Parts: sequence; structure tokens; C-alpha cells
Amino acid sequence: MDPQLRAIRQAAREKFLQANAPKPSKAAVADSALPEFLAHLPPERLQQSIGSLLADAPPEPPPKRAKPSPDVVVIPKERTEEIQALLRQPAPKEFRVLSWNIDGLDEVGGAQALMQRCLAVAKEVAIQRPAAVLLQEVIPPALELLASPKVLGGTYEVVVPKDPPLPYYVAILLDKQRLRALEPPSTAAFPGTQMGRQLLSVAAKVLDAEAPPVVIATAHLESTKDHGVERKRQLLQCLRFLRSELGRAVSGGRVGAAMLGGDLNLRDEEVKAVQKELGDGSGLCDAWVACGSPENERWTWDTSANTNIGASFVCKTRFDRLFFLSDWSLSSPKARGMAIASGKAKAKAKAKDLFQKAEAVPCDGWRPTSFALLGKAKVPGLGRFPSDHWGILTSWAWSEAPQAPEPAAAATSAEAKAKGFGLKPSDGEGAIDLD
Amino acid sequence: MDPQLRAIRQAAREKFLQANAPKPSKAAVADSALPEFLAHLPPERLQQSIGSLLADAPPEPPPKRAKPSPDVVVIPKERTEEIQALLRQPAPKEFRVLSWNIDGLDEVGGAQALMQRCLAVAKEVAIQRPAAVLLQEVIPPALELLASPKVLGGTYEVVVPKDPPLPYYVAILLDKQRLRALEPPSTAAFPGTQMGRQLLSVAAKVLDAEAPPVVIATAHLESTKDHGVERKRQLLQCLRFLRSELGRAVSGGRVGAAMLGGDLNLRDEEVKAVQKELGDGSGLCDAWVACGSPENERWTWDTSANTNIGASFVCKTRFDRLFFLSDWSLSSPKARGMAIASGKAKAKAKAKDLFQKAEAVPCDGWRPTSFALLGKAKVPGLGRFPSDHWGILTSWAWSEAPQAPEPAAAATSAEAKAKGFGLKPSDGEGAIDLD
DNA sequence: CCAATGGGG
DNA sequence: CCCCCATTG
Ligand SMILES: [Mg+2]
Ligand SMILES: [Mg+2]
Repeated sequence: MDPQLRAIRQAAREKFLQANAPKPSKAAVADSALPEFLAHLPPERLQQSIGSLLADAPPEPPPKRAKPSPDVVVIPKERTEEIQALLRQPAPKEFRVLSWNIDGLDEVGGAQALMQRCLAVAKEVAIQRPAAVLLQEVIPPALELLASPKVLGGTYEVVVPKDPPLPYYVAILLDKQRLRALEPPSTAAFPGTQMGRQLLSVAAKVLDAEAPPVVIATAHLESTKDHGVERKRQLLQCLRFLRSELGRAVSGGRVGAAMLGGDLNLRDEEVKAVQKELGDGSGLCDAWVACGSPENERWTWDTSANTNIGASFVCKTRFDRLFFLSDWSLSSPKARGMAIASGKAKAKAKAKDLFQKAEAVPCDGWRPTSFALLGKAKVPGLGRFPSDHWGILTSWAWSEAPQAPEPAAAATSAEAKAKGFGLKPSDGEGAIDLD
Repeated sequence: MDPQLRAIRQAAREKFLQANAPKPSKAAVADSALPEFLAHLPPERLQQSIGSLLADAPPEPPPKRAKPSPDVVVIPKERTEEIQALLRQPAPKEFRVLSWNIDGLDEVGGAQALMQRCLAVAKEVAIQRPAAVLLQEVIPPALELLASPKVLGGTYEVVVPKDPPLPYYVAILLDKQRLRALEPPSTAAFPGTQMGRQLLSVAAKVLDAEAPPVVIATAHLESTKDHGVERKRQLLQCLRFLRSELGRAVSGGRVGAAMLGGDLNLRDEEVKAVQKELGDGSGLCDAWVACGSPENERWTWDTSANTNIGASFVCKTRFDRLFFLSDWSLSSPKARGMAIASGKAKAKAKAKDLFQKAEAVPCDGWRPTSFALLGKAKVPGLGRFPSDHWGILTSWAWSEAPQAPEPAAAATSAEAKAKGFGLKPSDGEGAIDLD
């Protein structure tokens, strides 16, 4: 659906023109209350309607039309209660991070469908209970829904960017039980964006572990192949940011890991170029690569498996990635999970091998232990997936020092395995990265 | 004119399908006599007609129609005699290299116009008398015309690629008086080309100088922005080839310079990326940069100055470039003319400054002394330029050793200056390369 | 052989 | 949010 992208640009243009206009009327200014809404969660009423019925939505079907009008959205109590029940379960010990572009720009089915898709996302979050959730393409009604106490707002702190140029943006959810923001979140503009993209990050203390604080960042990098040049600039900015964050002294200690997860719209070629710009030996790792490049968890945007956009073409890409820097990524041999998947099958095989016997190789610092795709089931009653992207779920371990046999790491690894988190390597061979 | 590019791809596709077809009939095979024609110059008759009347074209106007039919092309004797007269003049001492995409795919005006444009190119060649001419977008009738003894065939040896996949290709002309091929020319395929592009090169002895042999290469790299990835691969292949050629022992000594000139369709961004791939310190120089980045000689494809394609838009690019490696380029400080124009005005100013007082800075080896655009006048009687590209003319000097005060170099430089070869730097400031 | 846009697969 | 193609400026 190109119209979506067209709409983005159009909205961007309008916004731009509006911003450069002589001076908007009061009415026009009221429109810009949006960023204000974002600045102070919990949610409030917006011109968009989806959240407006949230607090007191009756469980019965919509009063009039067979197809609910776009202004009347029913939030089924069963869904929110189901989510609440899941959230009442104890959080897993394992530290997980989920990144997901929830396709807030998909208008198929209107507000009702958006609500259903959002609840499906929320349910996945409640099931996996990541310590942090990185979202992209969040729009105000979706944010209001997710941030509601009846959905995720009771369990997660919602972090949003300052002054998003367009009414779709990124967000970070922090599990209040396990992460506490150590500073106000930071929003960085991408100076060259034409699509209103930003870099959002937050430094957080890990509450239930001895581990050092982490910096968690997300972005929705400039979309489409045509914008590769700008996208590379954005990635470079992000990665330099990660580098500047790692090791920085914060109130809870020194930052032990800096990660960027998101819909990065990247092609391997572009990553390679940026990596070169950054300098080799940057220690940058790609979580998917570090987890052995599991073929079954590879394609995060796949029109052959995901029917949401109704594509008449087949395209598989790995747009959604999680990059990180940590003591582990810096100290590990190059083979571990460097951002650039070496073209050589041998190097890949070695990396995969290293990953498989990770427990046998002592090393310290934050490191990923598994990588899996999420959201691959259609939303019941909707017949569509939660998003046109799969979510990417990573699990993490931390251990203090190589000389100590880090029992925690072994435990989390074992747990990950027990939960079927894709620890088993795919049987795919070291083929060249194609996307 | 998009049709041209479309035609290229279409022809490529047809060719491909044809090649993969069960087995062509005899008639279809006859079609592939084309490469054979190329393999053995001097020219022969082709299905295309332009050359068929060359040897005995009467100077009178076409017998029937007011507009000559595409099958009847008249080569004005005055034009060829003019060219011959120019060629009878003594060749300049200065070593010059010209590269020009002669737009053989431009069909405006039919065979007659093509002939006129070709003769204009030939006349420029006869005037400047480059030791080597690198041509792109040559098509069979154009080649036949240029290679004819009545045009350039008496003075220049014509080198063409083996088995061009499509009936437009590159060619190298070597002034028989000043260059002698030391080996059979080499043709390298670009494995990923969709447009039938090849790398053609020849090692040649410089007959009238003590200078070491040179390797002269040309290519027409994959066109259009969309094909940047393939184009970068092609450039990398070319530059690695140059590197492998420099210093190679040939029958006349060791190769003292390896140059690649052509319609490289490059954007600075792409050059930068390939340069990184190649490794810094490769010593690669861009002749235009090495000559002080003269602003007036910058844009080789410029729809505001060149009306041939009838563009309703303005676009200035530096598609046509000449890269080289030589003892000079390897030994010179980075500022001299590295392929990547540093974004910093300071570095550029330094490079320009170095160029201006080149005579005062002793250095040895092959080096460019001037850079100028050619073909900027419309063809009389046609009202169009010889090509949609300007030609790029470089002048070169060689000197044996830095300790010797190289009188030869000073002489050639002085001569270049005297001939107004753009030695004077432009007054443009060190602005960032924009194309 | 430019960039931006829109349709179709 | 893929690629190719065609049109427009
Ligand atoms: Mg999207
Ligand atoms: Mg052309």
C-alpha cells in the first residue's frame, strides 16, 4: 500500500507548509496539542476517537450500524481482562526486549481494526513480558489504548519522543517492575528526515539484577529504498549515539549496554557502508547475527507470509533489527555477531558455532541469548496480522566477570531454551545475506 | 529521453531471452555476426546502413526525398576532407586523452544525424589529436564511420571489446604515431550488468617519449541512479583492475600509469563508498580533481547547457570521469587529486594550490596537467550537439625522477598553458561536490 | 539520463 | 513498504 507512504509524505509536507505559514489561527494551534499529549502521559482524550470510549466501553455490540462507524470503537472487556490476567503473572526472570512496528498507518478496517491489532500487540507483550518494548508507527489513539491502565499502562511506563513532527512516532515501554528510567528520556531529531523520524532513548536501571544500567533506544529510520542516503545518515547518528552512551556514568553506575532496536528499513549494503564510516572494530553487534542468524527468524517484513498489505508481490526483508554495544560485544572476537554478516560462509558458521556453545565460552557483559519473531498469528475475529511487520523479541543475559562461571547466564540460557526461544540454530547454511 | 534507456533494457532482455532460448535458427544466428564484425576491424558492411555508402558517397544531395530516408546517408566529402587535413598536421607533443560518450543511442534525426554527430566528434579528435580516445555508446554504424580510413581509421587504431552483449559498446582509439598496443586488448565482463556493459583496456607503449607504457581502460558503467549498487561493483572491479595493472611488466617496461576514463555515471557518494572498499591510500586520483577541480570544466552532463535530450528539467552531473594510478598519484600527498574530493574547503584549496604551482613541486611519473570539456558547440547544419555528454580531454606530463628538474614536464605544461587548456584554475570556491 | 509521482504486479 | 514502468517537470 503505497498510499500510506504517500500519506506520510503528504502529511509531512502539510505540516511543513503549516509550520512555515505566516502564523496559524487559534484553531490550527489547537491541532498542535498533540505533542502536549505526548509530553504528559497518562493519556487524555484526543480528536481521534479510539481511546475515548476506552474507560467505559460497554461489552455489548455497537448500538447502530452493523459495521461500527469510525467514531465508535468498542474495546472488548474480555480482551483487556485477558491482558490484565497475563500481566498479573510474575514477570519472567529473563531480560527480554521487543521491538515492533505496529503499523499505525494501516487504516484498513478503520479505528476498530486498529484497536484489535493494538490489543493483539498488547497481548503479546503481556505474554512475553519484555522488560522493554520498542514500538514504531504508533499513532495517538494506539498510544492511548496501549498506555491505558486497562491495557499496558499499569505495568509499563510509556516513554514518547518530544515534539514529534508528525502524528506517528516511536515509543518505549518500560516494565515498571524491572526497569526504572534514570534520566528523562532523550529525543534526537534526524536533521534530514522527510518523514518526521526521531531517535528516542532512555537510560534505565535494571531493578531485579546486579546488572549495570542499559540505554535503550529506538527509531523508525527513513523508509523506502529511495531514501537510502538519508537512512544511512540516520543510522550513523544512532550508532554514534550508542557509542557515546556505552560506559557513560549514570546514577545507577556505568551504562553496560546500549541498544538500538527498531524498524530500521536497512539493507545489508547500507549497514556495511555505515559500519565503514563508523570504523571497524566498533564492536557493533546485530542481535540476530549474534544469535546465530537463525533463518526462521530472519525476515521481519515478508509479503509472502504477512498478508496485511495485500501485496501482489513477494518481498522478504530484514528491516527490523536490534544493534547493540556492550562489554561483551566489544570484547568478543569479531565472529560473534558483528553487524555485518561476513559474506563468507566460514565466518558465519564460526559465529553460529560460537553461539551454540555459548555457555562453554565464558565472557562478561550484556549479550543476547535468543532472537525470535512475534505476531505471526492473525488476530482472531479480524483475519489480519497485528502488523505488516513481525515483532523481534530478543532475550538477554548478563554476567559480571569471565573468571566467575556466571551461573545466571547459564540459567537464563537454559530458561530460554526451555521456552523454545529459538536458541536452536536454524539448519540454513551460511548463505549470503540477500535483503 | 527515457526511450533510450528503456530500449537498452528491452534489448538486454530480448538478448537474454534469445540467448536462453532452445536454439536459434540460422537466421537468428546470422544476427550474431555483430561481435564478429567487432573482432576484426577494419569495418565491414552491416545491416545498419550508415557506413554502407561511406566509401563512395557522392557529395550531391540525396536523390529523392527532401529528408533523406534512414537508409540513405550522405557523408559530405568536405567534412571528411577537413578531418583528413587536420590529421595531416603534426601531432602535438603533448600527451592527451579524450573520453566521450557519443550517444549512439540517440536516434533523433536518424542515421543522417548520427553521421553528422559522429563527424563532429571525429573533427574534435582531429583537432585535439589525443594519443588515446575512449568512446562510449558506440554503435556499429558509428564505429564503421569513425574507423573508416576517410575519417579516423588512417590515423587511429581502433580497439573494441570482445563479444559485446548489446549492439552499443565502448571503443578505444590509439594514435598509431604515438601509441602502440603491446598486447591484445582485454575485455572484462561485468558479471552483474543488465545493460551489456564491459571493461575494455589496452596496454600501450608511448612511441615518441621515454615514458613507461600506460594502460588505458574505458567503461560505460551501469546507468541511472537506481543501479547504483551494480555500478559500485563495476567501479570496484575497474579500480582493482587498474591497481593490478600498474607496475605490471609488459614488453615495453613496467606500466607507469593505469587510467580508466569513461561515462562512469557516478555520484560522489558512490565513489566514496568504493574508495573505502578499496582501502584508503590506494593512491587513486580523479583527473578533474587533480587539475584543481576547475568549476567551468565540471559538469559533463548538463541539461541546462546541452539541449540534445530536450530536457524540461535542469540537471548537472559529473558522470564522465578519468581515474588514474601512477607513480605520481601514489607518491603525491593526499591533497593532490584523490578520487574523493574532500568535503573540506581547506583540503580542496590546498589541492588547487598544489596544482597551480605544479612546476615548482618536483615529482615524478605520469600526471595530468589540464582538464577540459569538449563538444560544447552545436554541429553546424544540425542544430544539436555532438552528444548529450561533453567530452573530457585531459593532458598529461611525465618525468622520470624528482631529483632531475624534468624539463619535459615544464615544456608540456607550458604548452598546455599556451594552448589554453584550462590550466588556469576556476574562480569557484571549494564548494561541496553536489552531483 | 535528473527527481518526484503514480499505477500495477 | 518490494520492483518495474510510465509520465511529468
Ligand atoms: Mg509501515
Ligand atoms: Mg546515453
